[in-house]
Formats: sequence, structure tokens, C-alpha cells
Amino acid sequence: MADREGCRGLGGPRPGGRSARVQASVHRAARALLARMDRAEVTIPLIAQEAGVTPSTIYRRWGELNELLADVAVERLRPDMVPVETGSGRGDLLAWAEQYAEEMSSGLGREMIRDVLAAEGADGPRRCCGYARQQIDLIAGRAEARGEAFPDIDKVLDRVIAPILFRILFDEALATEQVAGLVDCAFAAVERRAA
Amino acid sequence: MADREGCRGLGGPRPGGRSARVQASVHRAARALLARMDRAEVTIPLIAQEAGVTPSTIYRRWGELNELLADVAVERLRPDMVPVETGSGRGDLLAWAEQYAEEMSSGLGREMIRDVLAAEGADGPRRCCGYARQQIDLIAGRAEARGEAFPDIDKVLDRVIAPILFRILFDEALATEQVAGLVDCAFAAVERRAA
DNA sequence: CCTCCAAACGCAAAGAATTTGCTTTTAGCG
DNA sequence: CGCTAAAAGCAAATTCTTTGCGTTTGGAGG
Repeated sequence: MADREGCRGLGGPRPGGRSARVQASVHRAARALLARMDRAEVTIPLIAQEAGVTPSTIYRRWGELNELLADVAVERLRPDMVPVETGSGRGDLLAWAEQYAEEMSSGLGREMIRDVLAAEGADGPRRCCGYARQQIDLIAGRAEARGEAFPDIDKVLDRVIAPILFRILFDEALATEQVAGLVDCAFAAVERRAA
Repeated sequence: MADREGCRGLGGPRPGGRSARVQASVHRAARALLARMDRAEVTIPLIAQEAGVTPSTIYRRWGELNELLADVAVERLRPDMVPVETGSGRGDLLAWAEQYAEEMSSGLGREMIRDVLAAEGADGPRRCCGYARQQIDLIAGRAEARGEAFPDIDKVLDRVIAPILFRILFDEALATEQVAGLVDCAFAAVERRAA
């Protein structure tokens, strides 16, 4: 797990080499420090020390703390399991959305999203969106295979994911029960069409 | 406009005095620099110089650049006019949402939102959400006065505002035409109820 | 297998930003 | 008209960031 490939998106220049080792070490150090202390206390020199690396290496590679933390956050945000199967597309979506909402509402989840959004040039936000899309796509594919109607991915994004994240970022995170209403809304169109 | 009250939320300790003057000056300086150069080039010492103030004043008051920029952004994000009247609640909402989407999609809009979200302790996001709520509330009030059905504020937030901001932050900002679909969705519930 | 090359790293000095202790100014109050 | 405490200025100390240069390292071609 420690010596995985770089995950810098566009294929690390030299996968498997020292470069990859350094990146892994820095990521690990960043995660460790974030777990051990307040996010506001974490600095690049600190991470460098924890990773056994010179600060200038980090500065040259990531430019600033925020880019690095965003990079780390995107990696942590990548889904690591397939959505559970409940028997219906609607059930699958509801279960997945509830878990998603819960994970993102946590203090750590919130922090990671904000780190990803704050990064200047990176395409972190798009990648996170892509992760969600992937998962929903998978659920939709299963539903279709069963011959069920399932809403458009974009409808799900707008009506389920968007409200969940909006509330977390701008207001109060919504309770688990509220997610069901969003899923209903996403299904409203296809059900009326089917009827 | 330059010597308004502080807007630091909890009533500046000494409104009208030097404190307020300094705050206004710093805000003005920050806006000027943001207009003149790249956001990444702006630093606290620079703002301090532009404002004719020592850096330590800014550090003590705002702590870090991001807090200050968030403060400035929240102030700029505050709506400065009442939503246009089109004759119907639906038309009002559509017109307002289209303008909102356009403003927020601009480079400056995006930047301001991200500044607000990135600020640690501040309640900036909530205040921005409150601004939108206020505007919608106003539209809803007018609709109600005309005896029209109008969706819940929270429905509008979830089905119109949330998707608009979600797309801007995580993906591609949606085109003006797409906003109409969101408004339709927000009205779907009340119309079915009315029918 | 060996040699060469360029990318990435380490090191250290230079430059900027941030923090901090202390003094001075200033608005509000008795 | 002083008094007081909050806020600002100033400057030294600290910490972070940038940068130039020499060294290491992984990969490509001979």
C-alpha cells in the first residue's frame, strides 16, 4: 500500500522509481500529520521532516501546501468499494447516497472537500465529481441490466449529489433521512414517464 | 461606501472610529489588488502597503490571507438589488437564478466562492447561503401576495441553487438554458399538488 | 552490461512572510 | 479633562519559501 503508483493523474513520469517513493512518503506523512494535529498547524517543513525529505522537494513538486493537501484529499476521496446491492436500483442509489452523505459530512470529509476545492490549478474537483459519476454509473448499469428504469446520471448529480454537498459546504449537513427525499426526486421523472 | 460599518458580523467593537477606517482601507486595498493582479500574487504585506497600514495589523485582525479575502468576498457577494419583477413567481425565480448562475460562473465569482469556502472558522458560507435565501424569500413573498403557489425555500435551495453551485465548483458551469430545467423541477411539486 | 542523459533530489544561502513584545495612538467613558 | 483598554505602529526574532548548484537515480541506447 505504501509503494503504490503515484496517482498524479497523468501518469507519473517515472513510476516505480525514487520519484514515486518520495511521493508516497510525502502523502503518507501528510495523512499522518493531519490525523495527529490540527489542519491549520500542518506546514510543508513539517511534512517534509515527517517524510524524511527536504522541503524544497515538496515546494518544487507541489508548489504550495494547498496543492499537496488537495492531492492527498483527492486520493482519499476515491471510492474503494463497489456500491452495495440491495435488489433495486433505487435501493442501491439510496444506500450509496446515504453513505456518501455521511462520509462527506464528517469533519474530515468536509476538510477534504474544501482542500480539493481550494486548490488553484488542479482538476481535483472534476476528478471527485468523476468518482461519484462512476459509482452512479455502476448502479445505473446494474439497474438497466435488470430492466429497471433509472434516471440520467446528470439528474442524479443535480438532484442528489448537488444538494448533499451544497448543504455540507454552505449550510447544515442534512440528516440521513433527508437523503431519501432527494432520491425520490431523482426518480420522479422516470417514474412518471414509466406510468 | 468606503466608511460603512465593519461587516465583521458581530458588530465591530468601535464602529466609526479608527478601527473601522482601517478595515475599510484594507478591504479597498484588497479589492484593488485583486483587480490589478493575479490572486496568487496577492500577499498580506502587499495589501498592507496598498492600504497604508502595517502588516501586523492585518495579521492580528484576520490571521491569514484567506480569512481576509473571504471577508472581502462575502461582502461583495451580498446582493445589491432586489430581484426583477416579471409578473409571476416562476418568472421571477427564473430570471433571478439565471443572473445568479451567470455571476457565479464568472472567473471572479468562482474565485470568491472558493475564498469563502476555504476560510477556516468564518461563517462565510452560511452568510452567502443566507443571502440567496433572502432573495428567494422575497420572490416567494411576492408570489404569495399574488396568490400563486411557490415552492418551499429549501426546495429551491436543493433543486436550483445547489445544482448551479455544484456544477460551477465541481464540473462545468451549466448554460443559461439549463437553469430553466432546474426551476421547472423546483415547481414540479407544487404544480402537481395544485392540479 | 555499460555509458550517458535528464529528471528529481539534497543542501544551503538568500529572500519573504509571519509572529511577537513593547510602545504609542485613539475612541469611549466617568 | 484625564483614564482606560482596544487597536495600531514598529522592529526584532522566527519561520517559511525560493533559488542556485552539485549529486543521485532511473531509464534509454549502444
